[in-house]
Order: sequence, then C-alpha cells, then structure tokens
Amino acid sequence: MPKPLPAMDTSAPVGCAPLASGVMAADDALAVALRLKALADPIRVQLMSMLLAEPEDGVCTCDLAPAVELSEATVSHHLKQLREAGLVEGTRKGTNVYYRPQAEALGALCRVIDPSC
Amino acid sequence: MPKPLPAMDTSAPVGCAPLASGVMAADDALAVALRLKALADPIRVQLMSMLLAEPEDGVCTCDLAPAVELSEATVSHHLKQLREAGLVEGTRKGTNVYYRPQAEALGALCRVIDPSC
DNA sequence: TCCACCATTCGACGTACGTCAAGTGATTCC
DNA sequence: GGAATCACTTGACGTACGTCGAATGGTGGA
Repeated sequence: MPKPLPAMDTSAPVGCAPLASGVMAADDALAVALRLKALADPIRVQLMSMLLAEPEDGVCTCDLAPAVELSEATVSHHLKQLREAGLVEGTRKGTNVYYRPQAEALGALCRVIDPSC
Repeated sequence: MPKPLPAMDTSAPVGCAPLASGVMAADDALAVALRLKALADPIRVQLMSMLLAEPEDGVCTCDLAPAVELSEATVSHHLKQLREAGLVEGTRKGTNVYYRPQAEALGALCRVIDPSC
C-alpha cells in the first residue's frame, strides 16, 4: 500500500546534519524531502526566482500570475506550498499580498544537501 | 487541464544560472525542478545519505532494501529516479549492482538554488 | 454602505507517484 | 546446462498533485 506522507511543521529552516555526514534518520529525511518537494515544481522554481529578483519589496499574486500564465487560484496554491515550507513569506499591504523569499531557509536546505558546502 | 510535465535529459549536472540571478526561463526551471523532484522523497533522501556514506565502493540494492524496509522492486524504482537525474551511478560487479553518489551533480544543483553559494 | 479588486479556499477533473507481487534478465557457481 | 541469487520491468492499486472555475474573505474607495 502506498505510504501517506506524514505531516510535520516545515515553517522553520531545516536544521539537521548534512546528507553526507552519515546515514540519515527517517524523520530527518522527511524534513528534508518535504522542503525539497515544495520547490520541486517548475512553476514554483520560476516563482522563487521572481521573488529573489525583488527581495526587498516582494511581488504580489496578481503580478506573478500573468508572469507564469496561470490563474491566480493556481499561483496562490503554489505560494501556499512555498509558504508552508518556510521558503517565502507574504505580508499584506492594502488589498495586495507581497511575497518575499526567505533566503535563510533556502540556504539551510542547501547546506543539508550539498556534500561540499 | 493538468500540465503533463515535459520530459528532458537530466543525466548531466544542471548547468544554468543561479535562481537569484534573475527571472528564470521556463525550460531552465524545468531542468531544476526535475532534479529536485528526483530527490524530493524521504526514501530517496535516505538512500542518498547511505550512498554518501560509502562514496568509494558504493552500496548494492540488496543491502539498501532492508535498510529502508522496502521491497527490492521499490528500491530499484527509486534508484532509477536518482540515476535518471544523474545523482547516482550504478556499476555491476558480479550479480550485484553497486550504486555510488555523483557529488558533482548534487553540488551543481545546490549552486543553482542557493542564493549565497 | 456598497462596489470593485485582490487573495484564498473549495470542489472537481485528470495525471503522476509510491508501492508491491509476479515475471523477466543477467551473472555466477555447481 | 541447471539452479541460485540479485536486479530490473510490468501491471495494478490507491494516494497525492497541479489545474481551473466558482464561491468566500478582506481591504479600500466612492
């Protein structure tokens, strides 16, 4: 039977030992995999690159949606994935919500998977 | 309609500009996402850490399967994903196939997603 | 207050994914 | 050649995922 992936809080930057420092426990592997999964979609990679281009002000959903040629509902869904993984943060200003990248979370993820970093 | 992800060759290390260096084109985003997806599973993260613990000799399927408590068929499937993403390489020695991690591919992926590396 | 706009959630759809049992290859040893 | 062992492929199953239209929430301006 297919194993339903357990849920866990991924809002803080991942904090386990690097992949290369020994055999990883199942729950650490889950923590890493959930964050990778949040980024493992071409649209979300593109969204992330757009946010990284405006790290100060952020970008709102209504500007992101036409840029990736998807409905706002779909973009909102993708942003939710990234938000729950702690990779972006959204703050409301008036009617708009501006999303900014969380470089620390991205860096922490990277330090776990890179054998030489 | 759901977008069927286009296929592409991911056997070589990813070679595009970092995420943070500007808005990423759709095909570059796909190249990154496909490699991330290959690693975005707790079992595959665990397998990768086991391989990184034996980078010289490699580990064979029959040793990996009991370690993650899955059938050899399933482990073989996961290893195929990692192999097609260029993250591991398998070489046959007798009846066994020994898998070794491809640190360069892992490092290249990391350099693309890390804003500070 | 009411309307317009942006964002999110909900319901539904087709596809992709993880898993296993069973079958097929490949290699070694007798 | 035959048997044993390891690896991979195939077919099937349930679940999770990406997408959209429509409905719901918030916010600000007439």
